[in-house]
Amino acid sequence: MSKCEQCIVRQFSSLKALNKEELLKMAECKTSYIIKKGEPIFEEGETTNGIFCIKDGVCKLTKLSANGKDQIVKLVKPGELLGQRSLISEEPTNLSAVALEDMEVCFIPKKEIMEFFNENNQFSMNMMKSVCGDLKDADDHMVSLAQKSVKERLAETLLELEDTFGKNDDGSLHIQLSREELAGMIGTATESCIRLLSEFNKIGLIELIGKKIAIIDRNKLKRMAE
Amino acid sequence: MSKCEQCIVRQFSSLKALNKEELLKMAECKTSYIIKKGEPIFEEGETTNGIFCIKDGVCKLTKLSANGKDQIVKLVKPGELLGQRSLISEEPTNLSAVALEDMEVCFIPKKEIMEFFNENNQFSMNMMKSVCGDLKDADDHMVSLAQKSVKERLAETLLELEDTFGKNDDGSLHIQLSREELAGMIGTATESCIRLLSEFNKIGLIELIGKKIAIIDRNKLKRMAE
DNA sequence: ATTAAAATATGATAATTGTCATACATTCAC
DNA sequence: GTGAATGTATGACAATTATCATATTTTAAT
Repeated sequence: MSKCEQCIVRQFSSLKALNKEELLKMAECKTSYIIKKGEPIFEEGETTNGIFCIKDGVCKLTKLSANGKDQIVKLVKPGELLGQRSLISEEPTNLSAVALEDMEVCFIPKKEIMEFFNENNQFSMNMMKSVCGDLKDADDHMVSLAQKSVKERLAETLLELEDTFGKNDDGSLHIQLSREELAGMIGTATESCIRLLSEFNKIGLIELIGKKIAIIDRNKLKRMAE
Repeated sequence: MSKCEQCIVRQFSSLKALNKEELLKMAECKTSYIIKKGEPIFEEGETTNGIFCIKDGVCKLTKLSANGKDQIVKLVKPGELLGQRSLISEEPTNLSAVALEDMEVCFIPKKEIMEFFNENNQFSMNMMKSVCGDLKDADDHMVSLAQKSVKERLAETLLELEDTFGKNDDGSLHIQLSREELAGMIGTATESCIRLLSEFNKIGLIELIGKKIAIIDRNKLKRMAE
């Protein structure tokens, strides 16, 4: 059983408040999983009874809308936690989590998390800050969806993706999303997304390298995002 | 100075976890305000250094978008708290709060709130649950904005407004929003909102009584919202 | 390697939504 | 009470976006 104490990613989440003793307790109760690209970690409506800590790989949080399309609400990366919202609310999850890459995650049962809440005030504060950060992001995202055009949202999203996940040697976005997934992030039809990517390509804002996307003119793209 | 102990609305918020002693402390440090309809409680970018408890009246939380329109992110009613997000994140507010009706609010300084966090675990848990509830609502709202048509969103919003704020004797929605504000909730142009209201009126879903709106056919409206 | 399936791309067209103009009604200040 | 300002309403039109059809390319399975 690997030791949480030596796990680097915990430094990036609320878990960084845990002391040696608590980390030992966590190491004993946790379960590690390998999730293959495309597989779910949990699905909308499930009761998870614990939280997941992402050690490696990125996943998408999606919600199925009435028209059958998956809306991507957030991308989650190594160091972040998953499932806090429903654990704290004591409700089934309102979102599905699906791996965009091969992933390594650890599951920590609800019982231990609740004990940390009760005994470690800094942990509680960290968790609260993290949820508040998500809420701020969600509010910003809402305004963008409500008030910006699809073109503006695409430009904005491409910039965010580069900022958050970086780029490969050839300049293309490191995070690999299908056109359908990208459309699901900006809230539009897949064809509209593809069409706008073509347009951005033609006017030299981006370059399409196969399915990959490279940002060429960051400043123009920024102006386009308003 | 009025006693928080006897204040009914605190029962509806995280504050219900506070004990007698803490309520006395709060009563001593709090400031009460009367806010007139249309006046702000705080504005985007301000640092509030505390939270507000709404005793009476409803307010809107808005965010100004790049195109100059105000997007309404949430309506907040008596019993709810205001400003927790930015207090916990230790950031300026990302939203403005403006009174939709004459309001009575109490301001509780950051210092005392932080002491409650440190000494009262149930209070922390309540606050966390409340923020998590907001996050779930925001996610739902996001999906609705991204995937539903303006018509569907209008239908959905009218139903929510009746459910949350009730109706007057004449059947009209109790909460008074201008067409511009309603448009700001569903994320559309004021004219589009007005046009759809007219259409809903013509086909007997709603009735327009001056500026007020009464829901006539709840079931059809529900089907329209999908 | 060959074929089927899935993803990407593009055109044509329709539906939705925004913008601008204008009219009418209501509210408010004086 | 009168006029200005604001809010509501509607038409005309343009822009945006979705949908359906159909290539083309890429990926996966056998």
